Amino acid sequence: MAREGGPDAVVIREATRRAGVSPNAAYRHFSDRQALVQAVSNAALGQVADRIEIELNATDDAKADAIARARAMLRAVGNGYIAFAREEPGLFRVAFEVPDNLQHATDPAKAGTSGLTPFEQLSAALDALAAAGVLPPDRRANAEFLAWSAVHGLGMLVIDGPLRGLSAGMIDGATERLLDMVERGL
Amino acid sequence: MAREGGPDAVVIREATRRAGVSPNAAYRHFSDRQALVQAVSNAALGQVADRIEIELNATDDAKADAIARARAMLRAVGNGYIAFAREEPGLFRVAFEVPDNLQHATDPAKAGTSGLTPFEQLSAALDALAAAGVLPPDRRANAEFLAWSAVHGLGMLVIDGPLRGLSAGMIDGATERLLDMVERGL
DNA sequence: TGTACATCAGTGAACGCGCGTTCACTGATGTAC
DNA sequence: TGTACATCAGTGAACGCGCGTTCACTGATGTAC
Repeated sequence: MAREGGPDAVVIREATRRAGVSPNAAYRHFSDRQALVQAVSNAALGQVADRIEIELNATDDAKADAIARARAMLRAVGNGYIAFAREEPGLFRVAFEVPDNLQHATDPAKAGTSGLTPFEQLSAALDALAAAGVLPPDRRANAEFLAWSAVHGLGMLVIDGPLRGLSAGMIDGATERLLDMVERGL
Repeated sequence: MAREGGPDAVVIREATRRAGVSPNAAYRHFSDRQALVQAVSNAALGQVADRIEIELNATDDAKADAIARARAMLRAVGNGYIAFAREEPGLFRVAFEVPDNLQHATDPAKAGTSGLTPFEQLSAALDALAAAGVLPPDRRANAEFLAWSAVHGLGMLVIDGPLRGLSAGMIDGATERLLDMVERGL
């Protein structure tokens, strides 16, 4: 349901219907609707992390120096994030439009197989850039917010907002250039 | 209603209730609910443009060269956009989460007093940067999408998403640094 | 200047829908003694 | 090995809510002749 319609589509009655069970049975498992949505949101966040991990694993660590590796990490995180938004817009919205501030894994469902949440994956990439010496400490601080804003904005504009009409090729191009901008700008 | 609750809160029955009129009277003015929401969305977009104009007018044109003026324009657009998101989160969401792709002013309601929509204000700032020679033509193309993504993402994360908890001071700081990143990165 | 008529913003009642949530209850399964 | 009891996922019926939308109709206002 989240996949098909985003946060608003996650409703108790339809959920129980699909589970082949009476509506009130849901209250054995979730205290109210909000609790259900939160659980779905956490699971969606975990899927974002998994998608990012695919990109991270696809980067070719072996033959590059620390700087190139760190740059590739950051790009992988951004590409995975945008890819997820495009592939699963409903889940993407559920992951990020639900009132649960903590981006760290209080609930293990929020993390990918590596045990990191998307926010932590981004932090790790920025740490790598800092460790490699390309990102000075004063710019490293809270750099998550900046990189995150960029990819989140593109994702939102493209799946839900005024850039909905853009062709896949245009979005690919915009993604590359956006990541260039972030890399250069940070 | 949009101000208080975003797109979902724009409903016919409540609108007619506030207008002191019976529910079906709305159909004299809007063909259906979607048409009402669209009209509200257009009006909200015009308000965004007005808010950006405030920032643009506050920039001090006189004593700067063309490059500094163009840079100030771009920052003003970004600052106005983020300011509006923070001041009117409900209207902000209505402005950008409603299915009307065209960001140009087919409906004059979408523009500010200058006659430009927010998208066109951004384009004008980027044109100024290009004209001043700081933004090479190949980077100018579609640069709207990149700058827009950055500020849109920060706005969304801060009003609706996981960065909701950030203090005003933190958001101020993130905004400045985000605009730095965009300026440098573009 | 007066009159027939169109226009148009509104009324009042009703429809069906899907939702969240509560109530009292059941029937299978596990568990302590 | 058998029995009393707790646990727990489910049922079935019902509630009230707010919504979008349609129907036939009204009463004031403008307008052509």
